[in-house]
Amino acid sequence: MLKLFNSLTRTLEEFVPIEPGKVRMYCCGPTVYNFQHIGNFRTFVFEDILLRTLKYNGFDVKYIMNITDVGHLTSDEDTGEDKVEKSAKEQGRSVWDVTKFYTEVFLRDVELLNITPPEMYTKATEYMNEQIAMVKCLEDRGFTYRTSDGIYFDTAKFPDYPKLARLDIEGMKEGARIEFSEEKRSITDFALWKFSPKDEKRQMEWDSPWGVGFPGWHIECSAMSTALLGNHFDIHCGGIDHLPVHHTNELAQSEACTGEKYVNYWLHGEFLNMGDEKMAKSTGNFITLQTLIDKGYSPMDYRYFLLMAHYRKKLKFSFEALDSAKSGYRNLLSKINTLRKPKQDSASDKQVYEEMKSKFLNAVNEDMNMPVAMSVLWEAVRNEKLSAEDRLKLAFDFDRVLGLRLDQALPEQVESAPDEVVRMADERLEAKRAKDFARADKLRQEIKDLGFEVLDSKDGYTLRKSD
RNA sequence: GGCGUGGUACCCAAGUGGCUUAAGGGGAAAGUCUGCAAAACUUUUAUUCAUCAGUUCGAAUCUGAUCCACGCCUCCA
Repeated sequence: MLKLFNSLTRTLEEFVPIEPGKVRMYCCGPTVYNFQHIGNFRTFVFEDILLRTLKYNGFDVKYIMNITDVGHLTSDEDTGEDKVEKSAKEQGRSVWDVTKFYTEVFLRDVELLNITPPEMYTKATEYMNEQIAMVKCLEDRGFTYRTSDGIYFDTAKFPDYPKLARLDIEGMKEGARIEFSEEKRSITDFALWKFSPKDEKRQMEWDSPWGVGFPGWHIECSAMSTALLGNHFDIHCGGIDHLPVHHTNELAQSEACTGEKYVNYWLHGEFLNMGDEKMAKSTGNFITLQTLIDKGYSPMDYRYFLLMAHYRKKLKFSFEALDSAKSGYRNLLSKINTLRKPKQDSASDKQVYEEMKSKFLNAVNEDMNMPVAMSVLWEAVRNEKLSAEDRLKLAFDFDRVLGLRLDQALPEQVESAPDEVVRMADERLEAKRAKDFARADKLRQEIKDLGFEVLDSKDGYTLRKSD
C-alpha cells in the first residue's frame, strides 16, 4: 500500500487513484529566464522519485510538466518588472532566445541527473487560447473584476480559498511585508490577465477579449493541466514555496471555473538551503549543476546526496556533505562491480531475498522514504546470505526507483586509461614479478601522478581514475 | 504582528510511545589479505536523542516551559 503525504489534509494518506491502475499527475516545471539551480533540481528529483515509485507499484502514469516560457512579474503588483523581459534586456537577446536557451540547459541537466522526462512538456506560450478561455470562464461565472492594470480573481467569492495552505488571511493583513495594490479588493486577490503597459511595447503579448496583454502567472498551470489531464486528476506537485500562493491560486481558479474538485493529492518538496539560508534565484545565492560538474562531482553524486534525505525535510547543502555522498556513491558502484566479477557464488536464501524486497518496497511506499530505501540497498548488497547474482538483481530492481544508474557501473578498466599509463602499469607488473619492488613502487607513484590508481589482483591489475 | 518547521554520534541523516538499551552512508580505528600498499572483506565507533519539568508500567517519540536555528505572509523549486 502506497502512502503519500497530502498537503491538503496534512496527513499521510493511502494513495487511491481516480481510475484504477492509472495515475494522472502534473508537476510545476521551471521558469526559463535563468539557470535552474541545484535547489530547483532537488524538487525535480523528488518528482522523479514519485513517478518511479508509482511505476514501481505498477501504475500506468500520465505525467505532464510545464515550462513557463512566458514572462511574469517580479511581484504581483503593477510595479513589478517582467523577469523574462528583464533577463532578455540584460543579455541583449530576444525573449524567445532567452527562453529557448534556458530550456535547453534545463533539459540537458534533467538528462544528466537521470530524471525521467514527462510524457509531455507543455509550454505556456503554446497554450494561450486555453488560458484565455479559462479567464473567460471565470469572468462568466462572476469570479473576476477589472482594475486599471488587469483582470483579477476575487478570492472572497471562493470560500475554500485558504484551505490548501491553511492561510490566516486576517493575520496576513496585519504584518504583511509589502503593501498591496489599492485597487485589489483583498490581499489574496491575484491577476488572471494583465494589460500591456501603454507606454511600452512588450516582446511577448497576445490579443484577448480584454485587450492586448499577457496571462497572470497562475493561470497557465490550471489551463494546461486541465487541458491534458481533465478537470479532476490525481496528483499535483511542486516546491513547497508554491503551496501558499501559486497552488492556492491554481486550486481556486480551477475549481471556480469547473465546479469540480481539481486535484486529490498535493505533494510538495522541501527546500535545499545554502548553509543556513535558502537558495534562491532572486538573491543570486545559488549554484548550478554545471558548477558541481566543474568542481569534479558527477550528477549522480548529487542525486545520491539528495536520496540521503527525506523530501519533506529541509536539507542543507555543503560540499562536505556532497563529498560524503560522492564517496558513498563511488563505494556503491565499486561494490556492484565486485559482485559482477565471476567469483564462485554461494547459494541464496530465498527468504532473505524476499525480505529485502519487501523492506525496500515498504520504505518506498512510506511516503518515499529514500534514506531508509538506501539503507536497505546497502543491506542487500552486503548481505552474505544472498548470492552475488541475487544481490545484483536486488540492486538493479531497487534502482528502478533510485535512478542511480547502477547498471551502468563499469569497472574503470585498463581500456579507459591512456596508453602511456597502461604501458607503465604493465611494466610495473613485470617488475613486481621480478621482485623488483623498488621499481614497482616508483612506477605506482608515477602512475598516481598521472591520475590513476593501480589496484592489484591475483594475477594482474586494474586501473582506476583517482581524484 | 500572524502562521509554520527543525534541533539525533566527528559530518550527513532515518526513526515520532514498547519489535530500536537509536537504521544507513561518510569519516576514523583494528584485523584478514598483500612484498608493501590499494581494493575487497570483517569488526569497532550515541546507555543517548537542545535544556528543564511533567504524563505514562514504558518517551528521542506525548504535554508545558526555556534556549537556539530556519522558513512563509513579495517573486522563488
